[in-house]
Amino acid sequence: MTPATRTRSPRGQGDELREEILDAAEQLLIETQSEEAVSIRAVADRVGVTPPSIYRHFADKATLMFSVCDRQFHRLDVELRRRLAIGDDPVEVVQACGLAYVQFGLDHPEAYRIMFMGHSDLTPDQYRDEVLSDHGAFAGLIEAIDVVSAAGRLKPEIDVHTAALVLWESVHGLVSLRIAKPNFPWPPLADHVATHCGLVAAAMFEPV
Amino acid sequence: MTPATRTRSPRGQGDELREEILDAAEQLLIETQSEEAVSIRAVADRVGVTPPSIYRHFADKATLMFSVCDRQFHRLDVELRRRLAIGDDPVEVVQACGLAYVQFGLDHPEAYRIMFMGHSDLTPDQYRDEVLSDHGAFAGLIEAIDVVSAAGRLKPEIDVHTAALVLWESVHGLVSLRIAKPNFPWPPLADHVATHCGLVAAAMFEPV
DNA sequence: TGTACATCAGTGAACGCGCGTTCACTGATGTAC
DNA sequence: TGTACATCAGTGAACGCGCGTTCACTGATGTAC
Repeated sequence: MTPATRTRSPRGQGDELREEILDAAEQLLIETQSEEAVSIRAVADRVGVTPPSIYRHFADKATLMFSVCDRQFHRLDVELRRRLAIGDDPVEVVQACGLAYVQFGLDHPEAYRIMFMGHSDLTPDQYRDEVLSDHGAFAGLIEAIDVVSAAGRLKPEIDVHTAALVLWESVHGLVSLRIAKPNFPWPPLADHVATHCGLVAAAMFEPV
Repeated sequence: MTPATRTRSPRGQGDELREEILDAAEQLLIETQSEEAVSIRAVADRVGVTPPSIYRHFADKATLMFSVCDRQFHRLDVELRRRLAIGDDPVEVVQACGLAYVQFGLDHPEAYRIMFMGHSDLTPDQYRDEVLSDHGAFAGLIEAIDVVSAAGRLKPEIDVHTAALVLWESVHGLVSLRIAKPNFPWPPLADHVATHCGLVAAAMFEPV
């Protein structure tokens, strides 16, 4: 939308521009694959607005960036919960979640970088590390393992929290390395995830 | 060393300054915990020299940064090979290597970030992703698994390369998340690594 | 032994850049009387 | 119904910043004759 066609929002509806800003920033992030390329100016340009008007909707750049990622991660959350609901073999559910998680990371590498590979001290307060354990994708993971546990398929010597942690770390390792080192000779994605998750699952879940 | 006390290197010995630059950059990286804080100017200041003189020794900033990291990773390589040489129970050796790797990452978080968590397209040619598979820490890891395999302790359905990949990804996940999310409620380090590696090892190694 | 010279490590000054953010403002909108 | 007014979304211009890098140079060192 160009400056000419943009109409200024009436009083109560500043949220419209807010959404457009989020859309533009997300688009730029996807196009450029670079957090640094998504400057306040670039976003403003894309929306068809001047830079200062961004500040009416976001406190600062970090808040904007995290809001963009937050929105994307909500979509991951939805994806994961869809897979949880299938509820076939719980171990297969975990595998399916692992694949969805990896796929999400590779589809949104910059968002994934910002959320899980960036500097913690640049994170706005509402996205502090501590919050991770209670909300979002990690909470979904705990639920998934809970289901496995309830079905009596978690090895008795392993508690749910530990299992969730190991799974998260392990899958995060896979996806973050594939993001950071795209030219490394990786196996084909599906094989890679299946082997990786299969191995880890074998260590903590009981076979049927 | 201040500009006043620095004496200019005689003809053949430009390497002296080169080392000082590497030292200063490494120091700054450790002190500031921030790659961005290590600017060419900051390094030059620390050494007691003007910015342009850095360029007599390093092609550009990226090359300087990777040279710093390279030096640090050689030390990790040494550490890992020391543990390989112990050669007790090969599974224990792998665990010891895992711990050393994690410890290294936490001790040199910025170097670890640059080498394994940064943008691949900012990497100078001599550190391309492809090279990783043949050299350095990953090669050491393959050797460690080779020893396990030679001792007949690798599960028959798992090949050495796959095992190395899963282990690397998995341990990288642990260390990179602890670097990126220092305020997450992590378990104590030693427990964390032992549990994590124990689980993964259980999946791919035969018990005694 | 003395002098002219080539070498080259390091300098000083500047280049052009794009960034996040602030500030006083404008002017269309909706409201109160 | 008409007018004066308050609101507040968005503007224009500028702030100060530090960055990587380039360029023509200086001047101490070692060498050749």
